[in-house]
Amino acid sequence: MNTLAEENYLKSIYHLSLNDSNVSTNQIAAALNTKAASVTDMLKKLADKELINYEKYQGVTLTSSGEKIALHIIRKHRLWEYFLVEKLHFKWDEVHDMAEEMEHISSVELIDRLDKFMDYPKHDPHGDPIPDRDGNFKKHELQPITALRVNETGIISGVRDHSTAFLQYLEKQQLTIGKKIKVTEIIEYDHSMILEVEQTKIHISREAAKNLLIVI
Amino acid sequence: MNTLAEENYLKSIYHLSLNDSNVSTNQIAAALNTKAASVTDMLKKLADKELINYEKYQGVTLTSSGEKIALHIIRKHRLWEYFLVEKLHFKWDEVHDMAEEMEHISSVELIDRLDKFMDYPKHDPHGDPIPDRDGNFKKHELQPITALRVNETGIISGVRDHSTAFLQYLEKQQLTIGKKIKVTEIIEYDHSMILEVEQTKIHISREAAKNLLIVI
DNA sequence: TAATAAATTTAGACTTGTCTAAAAAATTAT
DNA sequence: ATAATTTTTTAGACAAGTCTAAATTTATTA
Ligand SMILES: [Mn+2]
Ligand SMILES: [Mn+2]
Ligand SMILES: [Mn+2]
Ligand SMILES: [Mn+2]
Repeated sequence: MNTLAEENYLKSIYHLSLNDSNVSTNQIAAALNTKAASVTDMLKKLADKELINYEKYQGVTLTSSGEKIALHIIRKHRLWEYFLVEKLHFKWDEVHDMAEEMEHISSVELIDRLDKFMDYPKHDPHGDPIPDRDGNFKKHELQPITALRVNETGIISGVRDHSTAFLQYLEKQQLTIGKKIKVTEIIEYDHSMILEVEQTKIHISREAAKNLLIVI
Repeated sequence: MNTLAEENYLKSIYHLSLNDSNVSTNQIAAALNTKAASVTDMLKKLADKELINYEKYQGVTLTSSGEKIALHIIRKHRLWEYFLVEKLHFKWDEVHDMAEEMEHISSVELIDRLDKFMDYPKHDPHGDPIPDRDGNFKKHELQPITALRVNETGIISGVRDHSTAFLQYLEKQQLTIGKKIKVTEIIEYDHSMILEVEQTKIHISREAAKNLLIVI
């Protein structure tokens, strides 16, 4: 169907599109750890296949068939991550690299049965939504906890930074998906926050706070 | 580590070695659906990596590190097949192609946890033994049912032909792994056999009988 | 054993995906 | 508005894996 490289490009373009509707060559190169010249080559191939809209120097957007493929890869990635955590008991910071490989397993029937086997989970271990077989998912509105004021509460529902370091840090602080938090103090000086989670107070930097997402 | 192509070559060489200790270029080409010239190119690469013993025109054998890799791929293939049948309820004739892709997922930790999750199965859905993490497995002595005489019994434990057509045929006849069979008659004329399986009589050709394996 | 056939290797080419270096276009700063 | 900088594309090269056609080696047959 599509090559592994093509799938990775489409997925990256999709993720980058969430921030900037038009995605640049350099952004893709940075995301895929490759060089701009290589990206240009691939963009031509993807444009020939009508998976992206591409005009020289103008950046790219996904076509609807390109987006459909990207969402299917993301569906597979997130379902496998869920499997690894819920069935094989990996930690949430250990599963991403394995899922990067598993997302390219091609069988649609396999992924639909995996979905059923796990009872149709709606979110992956990092709180990201899992598209259904038609590519649909409900994007719940997440906000960084920096949006909260003192005494306001929220439920941890996602992360903006998926790095191992950040995920491990959060786990050690008990700041995991589903926990209810309350802001008890915001330090004027550096905008760091003191949170209350299950009766304990936790002090986190503004940097961390920006990457921890909640629903109110 | 090793490329997908290298892994497929090593696996093929391993399987072919079970019949002829020395494996020829043409045998590999036939097994991998490729051309002899391509095989020669790859054999040089594998020999450089000391995964095979290769001398021009003389055929190849696996080195012990080549065999170790091959057995690890086979372990992954068979564990994923078991997963697909036991957990996702695919039929035994549907899983091979999916496992051909999944066997290349690299994480050792993943496959060890999958093994544990399924409670360390010893055989895949086709009766083939699953090597443990060190590559060890017990090869039970299987015989084609043509080795049986009238009134002798055996337990179906494997197949020599893994084709979809044969697997589907066997399933339709209830001739599945674990069933106890008794030979009630051998037809002189064409050496076809009449078997008794769970009180029903089944007539199978010599061709089929040669590919159906039992333990006595 | 010499001729013929079969198996294997070599030579040269092609595709995919990548790279570096240089050229061209677009953006930003003066 | 021109110059300097950044971004993007082009040109040419390379590695992996494959192919066809031709050459070479090995095996078979007469
Ligand atoms: Mn991930
Ligand atoms: Mn995730
Ligand atoms: Mn198989
Ligand atoms: Mn099998």
